[in-house]
Amino acid sequence: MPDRLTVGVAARLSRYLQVLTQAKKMGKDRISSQEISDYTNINATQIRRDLSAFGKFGKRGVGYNIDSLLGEIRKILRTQGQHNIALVGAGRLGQAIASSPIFAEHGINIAAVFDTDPDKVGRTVGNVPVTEYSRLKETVREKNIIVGVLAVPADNAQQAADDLVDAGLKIIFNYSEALLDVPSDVQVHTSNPAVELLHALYFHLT
Amino acid sequence: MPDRLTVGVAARLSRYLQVLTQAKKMGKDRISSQEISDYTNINATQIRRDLSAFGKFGKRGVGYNIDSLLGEIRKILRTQGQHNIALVGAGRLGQAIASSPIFAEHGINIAAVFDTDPDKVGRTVGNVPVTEYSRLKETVREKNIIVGVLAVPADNAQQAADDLVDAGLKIIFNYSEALLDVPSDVQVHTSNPAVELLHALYFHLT
DNA sequence: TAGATTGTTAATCGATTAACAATC
DNA sequence: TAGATTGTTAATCGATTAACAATC
Repeated sequence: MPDRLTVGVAARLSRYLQVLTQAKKMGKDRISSQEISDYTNINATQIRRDLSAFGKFGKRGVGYNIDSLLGEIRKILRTQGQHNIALVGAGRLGQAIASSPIFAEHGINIAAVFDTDPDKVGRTVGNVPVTEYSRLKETVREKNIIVGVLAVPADNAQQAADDLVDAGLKIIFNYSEALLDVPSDVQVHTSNPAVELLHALYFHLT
Repeated sequence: MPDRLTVGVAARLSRYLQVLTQAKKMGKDRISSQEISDYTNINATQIRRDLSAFGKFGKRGVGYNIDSLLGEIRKILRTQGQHNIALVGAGRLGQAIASSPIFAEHGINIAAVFDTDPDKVGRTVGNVPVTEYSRLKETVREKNIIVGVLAVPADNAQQAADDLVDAGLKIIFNYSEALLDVPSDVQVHTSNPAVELLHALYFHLT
């Protein structure tokens, strides 16, 4: 068992977790490496290899038990607890993110939603009341928030990122198209549907 | 110059395209491999290596001219033309996607938006009128649409995917958390903020 | 000229894949 | 037993990185 996962392994294990979670919701009890491969486009041998580095979780001729594999991967990724995140921006995108069950399914709790628009403050999005943006810093501390998700227009993204950094957050998810300048100890993950699309198109066109 | 790009190279070139597009919007003329690296977390040597496989686009001591590099990468990825995509689902997420400038910036045109809700049909989201879902197949043909984007609840995602496949589409972007079963010649790209978050958290917690 | 940054080489490491014995 | 699928080996390929001469 490796001491610390490589970036690639951690990324793949997270994807297995998502497939297992959904497969369980669909009522399945067990799954083969080939089935996981079909959903993730990760080679089946690679999947078995990734898993067998941590133990013998499968049964030959049968596959993997979904519940037990979920538990094992959560143990490896240490994501068994609850994690609090903050959402900045209660517009359409923010509302869509807050309403999605996908975070809750993985133990991620949207603990606060911020917006500068006074009309939105006090309303709830996805069961969370919108907090005045000016209270960001204190709320992040009070609620033990460790990740900030930016769902604001590109023009406001850098300012919001600066404020999240000022509040002490080290992980920012950026759903705007803006490029963000942050200190080197802060990780920015930018979600970019257009980029993925261009990349998919290349293989379609050639 | 390679005949056909590997998946990795095409993915990275798409990301450079995004950074260059945004840097240009910020008023920059030129950029160094180190700056691109800061925004993408892709190693600077790797970036220079990727680019130099296709020509000598940079100037030593200076960096890369953004306009000319944009043109070169578009040529390599063959994404200079306009591409039409269809959006299924005119709810909050669909509206957020349709309103984002990110697709237009890369020559991707949302040519049609579909929804089953009669109240939404005829309204516009992001300048595109919502079309009755039952007209999906004929519209896909008429408008020469090659990519389908699913912004529907998980419970409807498989049905919508089946209908997109039936209409002849070979690339589907899935913004729901559902797992989709499709024929093997259809590519599904699932966007998964929670998965990325779990993966980012691992490195934060260890 | 001095400083910066590219283009390129060489070495290493991780990902990918085929193949197959083990075994459920 | 027959069929299926894991766990593992071995070979190959691409990604990563450091280093540095070339040159703007």
